[in-house]
Amino acid sequence: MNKNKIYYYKIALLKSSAPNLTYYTNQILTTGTIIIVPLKTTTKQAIIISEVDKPEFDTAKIVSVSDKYYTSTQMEIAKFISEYYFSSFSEAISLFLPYCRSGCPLPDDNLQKEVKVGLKSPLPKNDLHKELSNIEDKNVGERIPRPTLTSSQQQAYQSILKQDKSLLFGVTGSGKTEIFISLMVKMLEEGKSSIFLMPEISLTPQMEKRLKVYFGDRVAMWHSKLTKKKKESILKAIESGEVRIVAGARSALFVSLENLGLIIVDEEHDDSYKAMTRPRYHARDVAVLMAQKLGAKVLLASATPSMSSYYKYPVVKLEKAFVEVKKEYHFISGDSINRPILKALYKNYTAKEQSLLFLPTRGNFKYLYCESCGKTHLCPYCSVGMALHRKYRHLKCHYCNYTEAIRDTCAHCGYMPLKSERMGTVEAIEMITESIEGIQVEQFDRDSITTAKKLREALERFESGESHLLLGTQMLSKGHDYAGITLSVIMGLDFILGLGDYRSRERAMSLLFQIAGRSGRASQAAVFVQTGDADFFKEYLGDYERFIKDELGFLEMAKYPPFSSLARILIAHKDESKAGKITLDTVTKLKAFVDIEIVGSGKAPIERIANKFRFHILLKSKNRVPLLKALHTVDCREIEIDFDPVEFS
DNA sequence: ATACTAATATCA
DNA sequence: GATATTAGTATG
Repeated sequence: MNKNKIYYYKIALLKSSAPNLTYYTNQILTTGTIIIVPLKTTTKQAIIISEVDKPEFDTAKIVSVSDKYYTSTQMEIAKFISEYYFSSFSEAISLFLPYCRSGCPLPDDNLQKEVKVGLKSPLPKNDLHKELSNIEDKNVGERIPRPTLTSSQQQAYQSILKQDKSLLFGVTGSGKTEIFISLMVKMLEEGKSSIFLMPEISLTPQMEKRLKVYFGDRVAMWHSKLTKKKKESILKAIESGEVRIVAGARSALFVSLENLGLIIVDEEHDDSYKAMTRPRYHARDVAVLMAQKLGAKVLLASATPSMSSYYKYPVVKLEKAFVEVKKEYHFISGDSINRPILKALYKNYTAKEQSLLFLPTRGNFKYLYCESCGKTHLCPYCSVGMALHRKYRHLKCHYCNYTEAIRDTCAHCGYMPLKSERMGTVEAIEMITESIEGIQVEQFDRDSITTAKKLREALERFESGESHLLLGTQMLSKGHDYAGITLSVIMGLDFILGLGDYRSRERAMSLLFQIAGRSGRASQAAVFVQTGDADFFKEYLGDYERFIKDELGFLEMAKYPPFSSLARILIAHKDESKAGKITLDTVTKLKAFVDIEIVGSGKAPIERIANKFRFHILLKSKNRVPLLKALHTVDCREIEIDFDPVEFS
């Protein structure tokens, strides 16, 4: 090799939003290799993208080359994420950051390419495989108790094995977990690893226990609250091949496991799979893509599948293993903790039974809705709920800025509409403890359950019977099994319906099914549903699939996803007029694209966050390509693009 | 007029 | 992301 030859490489900085830069070195480097480069006065980690010709400008020399690298598949996925979710390549590849492999830069998928080039690996693939099979020899014999499956579970298991992608549709208690475990056991037997995603790993100690029973040290739980040291030890165990299954939240998807055979996305309908910061990727959708690229199987699962997954993937239905006790549903009106709720809670408390109360997190904005029929007052041009601005005494559509005076009667039934009072968990607990003497309430929300320890303590108090009522927000709907609960109270569904975006019905209905499912094991259970639109919910009780079918019909008619592509642009600026101007300019620019539809634009429902005024633009197109193309032309500096948005506030 | 702070641009 | 640069603001 000519020592004096200089090579130029285009690189992407890690943990940075900077564009790709060019550096030189006298070594031949492969794509994906992690290097250290000087930047301004410091040095940074970066990744080799490609070799380039000598550029016009002066370049700096690469400081050092590490033995860490990203595989070409990881780079491909990062490229997709950066283009589809509008982030820099740097930000996208950084998702993989703590998990990048070390050792020879010879990923499986690069093998042929690199052998052709003539690079020799310090660790031949054969040795690696030998090493892996040694580990299997050691462990497989000792454990792989395997769950016994009922005939319907067995049937579902077989169908999932037959296809690359499946959606497992089964209610709480139908035995989805046994199927997951059986599949992961099968993968281990074939020498393959698995990733198991849950919406919030820190909230599911039950799942951890069950996985440990079957997999012991071969499964690692991964979530953002792990300490740095713990993370490092897990990564080491992954690298050594000891850990073959990683169970975790969104970020666990970016763990680099050798020979990945299966990705499971449990509770796939859950919106927390969508990242709220850049890159704003959807872990479920990226999981499907990743599995496809790696030739792995992907399994989505839920008791309340999302409309899009039901529409897109083959559905495997799992009937409940035991006969479900009929739940007694009571529909009550109102929008606060009123007499019927207190009465039901009191009755259950004095009967020495345990209850659950769900309260949605209410935003800083209110919508006008009718207490009598539960309908939200909609914008005549956008089919979205119009927000109430009490200060200005008017109603406003957040998509198109249409404004009108506050109405004093409901447009649907003529009833006098009511404005909702703000109600949070703390206020609710105060009210209940004042009214029911001796009742111990467990606050179950983000504010009080901040650590795994606090969660455990709260659950222990509840399980021991020390506390009588679990009161909280969304957290209650996620994956827990509360065996003793005989009364569930669900409030605020009207608020969720009233958000008025295209998915509010889906969210409200799945929430009702999820919360009601928490009391599934009880011998007898009552569910109190507070809504002004009881007819809507009544129609689908006990049959979520029928709801999906009807809702898909509606979405097809209204041309919303999965029958179109949707994107949202968010503009935030401390100067309100500047924010408005950027919004207008962007809309004007986008109007030139005839194959996309501007659904609406204007102030965001939450007008101001962190002293910045917020505007948004909602865009739609029949296929995703024209929308992506159009959005790639807009200047990304002062705006944020959210593709496939799930949040509209 | 000067000294500080906050927003902004750029990095090879 | 960190930093050099510029714009913006307070201070005497």
